[in-house]
Amino acid sequence: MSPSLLWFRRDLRVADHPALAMAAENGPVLAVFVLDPTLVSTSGRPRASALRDALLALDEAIGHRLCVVRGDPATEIPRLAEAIGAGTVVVSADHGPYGTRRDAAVERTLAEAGRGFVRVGSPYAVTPGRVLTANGTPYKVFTPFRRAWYEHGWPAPADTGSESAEWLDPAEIALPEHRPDTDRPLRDLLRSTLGTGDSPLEVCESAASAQWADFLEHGLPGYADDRDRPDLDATSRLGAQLKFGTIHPRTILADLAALGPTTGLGTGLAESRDAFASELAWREFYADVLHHYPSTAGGNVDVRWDRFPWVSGDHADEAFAAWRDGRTGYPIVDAGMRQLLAEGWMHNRLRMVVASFLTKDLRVHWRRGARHFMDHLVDGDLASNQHGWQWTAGTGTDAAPYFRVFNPVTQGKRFDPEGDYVRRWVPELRGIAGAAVHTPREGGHGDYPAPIVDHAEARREALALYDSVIRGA
DNA sequence: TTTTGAGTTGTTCGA
DNA sequence: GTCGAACAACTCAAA
Repeated sequence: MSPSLLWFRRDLRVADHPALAMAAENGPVLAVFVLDPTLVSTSGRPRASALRDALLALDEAIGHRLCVVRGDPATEIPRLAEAIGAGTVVVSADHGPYGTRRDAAVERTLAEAGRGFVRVGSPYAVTPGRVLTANGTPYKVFTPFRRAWYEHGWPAPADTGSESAEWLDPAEIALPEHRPDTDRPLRDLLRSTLGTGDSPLEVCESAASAQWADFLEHGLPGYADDRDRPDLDATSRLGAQLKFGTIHPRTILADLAALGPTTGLGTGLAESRDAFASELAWREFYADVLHHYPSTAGGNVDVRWDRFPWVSGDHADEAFAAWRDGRTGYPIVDAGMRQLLAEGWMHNRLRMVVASFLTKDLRVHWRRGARHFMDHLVDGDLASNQHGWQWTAGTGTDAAPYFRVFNPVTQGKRFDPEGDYVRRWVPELRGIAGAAVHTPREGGHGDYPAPIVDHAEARREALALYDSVIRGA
């Protein structure tokens, strides 16, 4: 049997891996990861560090047989395939705009040499493009998508393709006879390409499994009640693991289903299970939207917004810098932005609050905020990030009603009721007890910077401008 | 084809 | 302090 080449991308695990199973079934396998300069340069330090560690862990998990090369995949993959005489290159499908183009180019080059390119599985429970309305058109509204997505269903982890799909023993994967030598130790290559900094989160298959098991036992029961509370540790933080594929959403959904029928669960747990599954559905929805409309990675879903008067010039630069550095004068916004810079992560509630503030209060283009998030989030995912921003900005799927403008003070008081979260990230406010921390100047703490905009006034202006966009004025 | 129901995550105002 | 109504009109999805 001729060897095949397994090209890892966003599927850095061994368990429940249909592409790996298929490759291994057909003979010797060379496992490859390509450090693509185009992707590395847009990754941001936290994700680069996480990728480095995930690759080291994957290499160890497959008996130090991972072949990592640096370069353009359109050159490197065909070159390696030729070096080992691979008949086929196997991948988990990628549906992003860049990945789709890249894979098409690789597939063409391979075909010219008579080699196959096979896509098996994807990083989603339901492959983007599979869930369609009765008319055969993509969904543009989340709720109907979620219903159809549930009804579509997904394979259980155990039947993802073949007998050997589950818990494949990496030691049993044969290597091709002429395995290309890598020119230097993997750790050095990864550190020189992806940096030496600490990753904000341990991203690898074993950490992902442990993290999910821990959340399932301890976090899920309170999820419905506490998930919006940034002062508590009430979310799963699995985003980064899903982004790199160190755990597959199918695995998570199977464990949720295994909790049993809703009637057997307490109402709290049943509600929490639905809420958590919904978050996965959002991830799949946005991947589906991006798959169907690749231009929305940078352009407005609702093109009427193309004429919205975002601010520009020095004024925009100053407003953006104040937002980015966490000195807007609104404690909950400043706390969130500082957490992002310090931790490479921000609570989802605050992602909405700060995104609303940048786009509605400061009227800076959502794309600029989205870029900043991608530069700093360890879990930064193009589809979820760009569409989450568009949702908040009002330019996206199911455009926000014009009246939905987050009030940063109200949001702070509601979701950080004791003020603990603000004090954790804004040390200069630690002298203020309780929820008063959300309105420092009311308590005579005049040393905290004044709000850079008056929210009530900014809200009125944003609503008026929204009106002009919708009416085409 | 037409009709109908609904749309993650909010805020403000007035009773 | 709490609660319900108002905030518009449109698009989407399904019957």
